[in-house]
Amino acid sequence: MNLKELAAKLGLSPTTVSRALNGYPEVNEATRERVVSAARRHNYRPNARAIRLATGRALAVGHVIPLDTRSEIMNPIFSDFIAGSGEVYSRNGFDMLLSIVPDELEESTYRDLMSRGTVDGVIVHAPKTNDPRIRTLKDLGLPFVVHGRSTGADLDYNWVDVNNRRAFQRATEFLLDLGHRRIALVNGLEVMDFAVRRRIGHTDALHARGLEPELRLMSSTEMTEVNGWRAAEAALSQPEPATAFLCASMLQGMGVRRSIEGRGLKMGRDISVIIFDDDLSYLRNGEDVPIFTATRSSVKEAGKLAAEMLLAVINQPESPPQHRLLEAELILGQSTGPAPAF
Amino acid sequence: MNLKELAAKLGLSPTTVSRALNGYPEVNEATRERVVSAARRHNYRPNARAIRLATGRALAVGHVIPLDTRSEIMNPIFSDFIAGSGEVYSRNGFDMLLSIVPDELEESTYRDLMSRGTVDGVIVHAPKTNDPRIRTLKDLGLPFVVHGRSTGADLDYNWVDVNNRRAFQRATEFLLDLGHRRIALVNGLEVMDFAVRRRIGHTDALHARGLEPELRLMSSTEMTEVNGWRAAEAALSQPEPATAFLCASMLQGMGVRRSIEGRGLKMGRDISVIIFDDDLSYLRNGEDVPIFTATRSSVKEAGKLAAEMLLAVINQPESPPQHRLLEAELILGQSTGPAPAF
DNA sequence: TCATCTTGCCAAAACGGTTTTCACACCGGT
DNA sequence: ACCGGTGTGAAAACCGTTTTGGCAAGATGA
Repeated sequence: MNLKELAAKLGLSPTTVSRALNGYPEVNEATRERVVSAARRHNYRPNARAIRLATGRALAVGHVIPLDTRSEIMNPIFSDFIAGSGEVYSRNGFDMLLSIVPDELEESTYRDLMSRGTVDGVIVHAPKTNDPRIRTLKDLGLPFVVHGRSTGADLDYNWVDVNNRRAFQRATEFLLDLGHRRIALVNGLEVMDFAVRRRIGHTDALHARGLEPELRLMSSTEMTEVNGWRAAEAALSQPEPATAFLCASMLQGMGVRRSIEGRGLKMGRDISVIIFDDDLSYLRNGEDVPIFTATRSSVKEAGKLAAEMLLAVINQPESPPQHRLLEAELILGQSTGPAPAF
Repeated sequence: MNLKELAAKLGLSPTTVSRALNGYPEVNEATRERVVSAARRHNYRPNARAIRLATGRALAVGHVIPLDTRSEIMNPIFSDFIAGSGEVYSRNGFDMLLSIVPDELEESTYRDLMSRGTVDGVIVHAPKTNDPRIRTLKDLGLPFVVHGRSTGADLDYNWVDVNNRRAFQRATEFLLDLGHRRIALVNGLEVMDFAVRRRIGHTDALHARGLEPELRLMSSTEMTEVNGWRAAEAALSQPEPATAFLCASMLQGMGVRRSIEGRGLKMGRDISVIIFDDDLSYLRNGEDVPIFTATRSSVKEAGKLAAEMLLAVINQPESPPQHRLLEAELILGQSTGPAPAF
């Protein structure tokens, strides 16, 4: 059943039917009723392809997920992020398009999405420092929102981000207050912008107390359990081993815990651990009582906010760049305690 | 730059240009060259919206992810699955559309996708026993492939699945051979079809050795770390505690390990653990040496196969239903050993 | 009373491609 | 000279909407 057929059945022109259904004022209220009920009765759904062509809008937004071809690691936060944003899209009648592309094809993917008109805007995931995508997208004129920020980009752009620097600064201060002096940083890959910010927050806190960050206690890897374990093994087998760990993710934290317990030590008593908790739906940090002390910020919420921002930008392309900085909360779990006396 | 403009620039009709670019035979090879190079030079990309309308194809497939509104848990395997399928789509010029919808809206989502013509087919995720979606999709005539199977559906349909029954049967046999007699099953939610099959595999293996499955050692929950820990706590604090665990996922296995180590026991020596390993990119089971003994089957590979099957079905709608049953491999890790002597 | 607005509707033209139909030139064979 | 096939390209129809530009009838105002 298409518009023309429906119009014929009603003895009206397609124009009037279209207007009636889309709430235009120039149609008699009685007629509108008649049209709406007939549409419902015949189960009429306007063809999305035709609408898109006629209106020149894609009614869709793209999420381009870069896939590092070497590591092949999907960012595990990604599914929660789109769970948050997907809801916003469907509420607004937008489709969510996903492209998983190898790193090096990402720019051409944007160009393609733009010139073929498949999307009205995109979300940029996992920005690196000095990320070239921002420039590209600005030049293309494709509306976009970055999840995170990119240090070094001298342009202004839309973003939603967590205050990563502050979160790690606070976490470090917390450990220092507990008496820890040898704090290992188990960071994410520091090509990623968020990881750099986290390291800065950490070292800032150390400096503020007159301490020098120790390179031997810092690692920067992909945020997996195994890498967390490795980092902990390294930091714990030194002559002056770490007494506390600051981890960029729950998975790394779990790896650190494995290392601690594998040595017959007890997390929270012998060694303290703080993680950054993205509040992933399938990786909850305990239920009633948190397992890990953590700086927490929901990535699903970030997805929701980013999607809302993007839709706003699409509707108001000339509006000035928008920013949203979320603060992570510091929640107390069982994984931290006073530094053991020597 | 659109087709008409390009044609004008070349002094040709839009028809000829279209044909030249789409490889139709009735155009002079010299003309084609001229057209193709001009298209490249002017960076011409056909408008996807127009193509879709003209051809009546959506050039897109949908992945509808049901979101249980109570638990709000995203299935963690999902991101790897689409990493696999996404690659296939983009290689074939298809878009991947994601809808995250509350359980109860799922059917209407399919109806909508179909009647508005936004997709040419869909992948059905996380089938339950007797899943009503299969009937719905058959009736709608929308091509689909199920990731998994649905016991009880008397219709034939396209699916890609792992031999879950066999995997758990083999794992159980392996533990029995090691001398274990009290094996705890830490299963997924048994509304899910795959979980039922796994339980059957497990109990089949027990029966074959003349053993009765013990309900007190079986749990069926969402596959999270915390739930794994809980199940282990329960199974280990019984008067006759379990000596081995069979877990439906890596995360549950990690929870079980936490419980074991929290009791000062050692996994692999005191208590054996086997997991089902989906080979998730961000949850690798160790690197060189697997941490867990596991039945492994790559969910990313399954995504790839499902996508290929779906595209085939879309191109050949009248073909008979296709099936693909993958076998999980049993890999030996450090988490299993002979049952401790009493 | 006549010009001017509203109101409610319609026909036709977009949107940007594909596909079908048709015209024409050229060629070889009779 | 006629005919049929073939290679090449143009013109027109079509996909299913929205949008633009009328237009008749009735209401309003001077």
